[in-house]
Amino acid sequence: MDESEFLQEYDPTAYEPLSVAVDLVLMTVVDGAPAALLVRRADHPHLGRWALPGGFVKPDESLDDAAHRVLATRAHMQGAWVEQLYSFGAVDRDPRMRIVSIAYFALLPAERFAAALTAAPELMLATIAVPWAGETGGPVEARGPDGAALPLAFDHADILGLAMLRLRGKLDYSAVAFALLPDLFTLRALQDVHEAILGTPLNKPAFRRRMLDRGWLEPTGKRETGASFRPAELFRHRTNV
Amino acid sequence: MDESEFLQEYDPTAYEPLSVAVDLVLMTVVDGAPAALLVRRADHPHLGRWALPGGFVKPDESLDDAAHRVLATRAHMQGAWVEQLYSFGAVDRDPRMRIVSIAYFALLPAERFAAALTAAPELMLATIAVPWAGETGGPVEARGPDGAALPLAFDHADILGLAMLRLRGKLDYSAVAFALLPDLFTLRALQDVHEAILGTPLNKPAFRRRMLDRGWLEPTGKRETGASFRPAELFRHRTNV
DNA sequence: GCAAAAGTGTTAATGCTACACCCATGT
DNA sequence: ACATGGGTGTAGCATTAACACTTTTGC
Repeated sequence: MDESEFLQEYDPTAYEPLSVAVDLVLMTVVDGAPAALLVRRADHPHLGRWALPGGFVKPDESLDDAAHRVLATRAHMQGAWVEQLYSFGAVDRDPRMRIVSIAYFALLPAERFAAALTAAPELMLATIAVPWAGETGGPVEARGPDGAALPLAFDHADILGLAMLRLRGKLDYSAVAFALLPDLFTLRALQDVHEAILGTPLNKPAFRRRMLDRGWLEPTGKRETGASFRPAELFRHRTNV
Repeated sequence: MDESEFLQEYDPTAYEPLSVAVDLVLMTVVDGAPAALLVRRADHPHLGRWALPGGFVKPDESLDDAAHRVLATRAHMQGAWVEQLYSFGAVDRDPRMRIVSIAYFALLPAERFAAALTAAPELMLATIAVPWAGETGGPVEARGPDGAALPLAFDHADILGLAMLRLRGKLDYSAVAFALLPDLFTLRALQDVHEAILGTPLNKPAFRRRMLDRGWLEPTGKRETGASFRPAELFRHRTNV
């Protein structure tokens, strides 16, 4: 029996299939605090609770494709930095049936959320409160604009917590911070993003020099407008390194 | 309709399910080089090629449970450091059908492979050759004991490559190196593991002090035996920090 | 005593922190 | 002129890299 004969006789149903979904941790930084996009559940289970935008993976699309589809159709956004985070597969994580969920995070600057939030009333941009420090990790809390805690659906508090931990870890050596900023940004804005994600204040001159020495920033010569004080220089992220 | 009524009427087949598997990158360090356990495929597709030990996830077991089951039944080992690596979900990664694979890595000291290798003739401990440097990543090559390149099945060269990249990244700030060593080990053995994974020589006094200052090592007062020169002190990994 | 590898001390370089200060802009 | 935040210089501290050196064992 050669390979093509084998494939013709092969019976895929011999192995019990599972449902596979992707969940998107779509994050940004607003007013010095990390935030994530949540969807109010309109159905059972966990009706009324807040969930990450997600969807089932179709047989003819890759995991990455599914993540981008969810970004476009559920979150009404595009052009995000998308990166796989972790896969969650506890047997009872969904009461309906067995679902394995591949969590992705997607990063965008805060301005990009405005259109989606007005277009889709079930969406909300929730502030993320991190109750742990350092490397420990664990679930986080989501808060509405009034500061009230939002009840989260399924294991999504854990997924959000892992996303925050990973974001903190990658901040120093990867370009994730730039995905949370517009094309042109000031060093102060970059520092604000770092401080929001790390949850600690940073020393201004040290941060400045570290960023400039790294060679990832391209000075544009342009300056910000509208400030009632000395306008800061605008930088761009240099992608070709 | 309340939640329990909803769940009774819910039809899981409304969403097309996929096959979900785990693949294990079971690694160690032998003679100063990284190595991984491979299985010679006895069936189509990719008959005769070398694959990572893997298996389908059952409906009543978590992803982590499946990884441990594969470790015991396919690799004939146990007690490894097991950690999720990444999920691979390209549509055509398996010619039989759509399979989403959750890759795990599992780490064990080299001595622990001997029994499994004699018990299961389809297994082989292959040396991993890393053709890239630094942060770039990419597929790696597997070589048999004679140095000949082994043809790898599916996308397993990519999975192995990602495992090497992740291992390099985690070496400095996590305890993965100790998972590759027996309970008692010398500082030289620890340095050999680091050098094998990083692929670069390290400065001896600097490495020594860095490790000791970190506080993760517990001196035992015992010394290695059988050396024809000054015996080195044996250390233990301190787990309670 | 000799070879081989363990283990230590000293110095130089580097990077980071903290603080003080100057600069440019709008009101 | 002044308030405000942008931007820079310098000194001190801690961490790391490099080299030379001493110590301990088996043969």
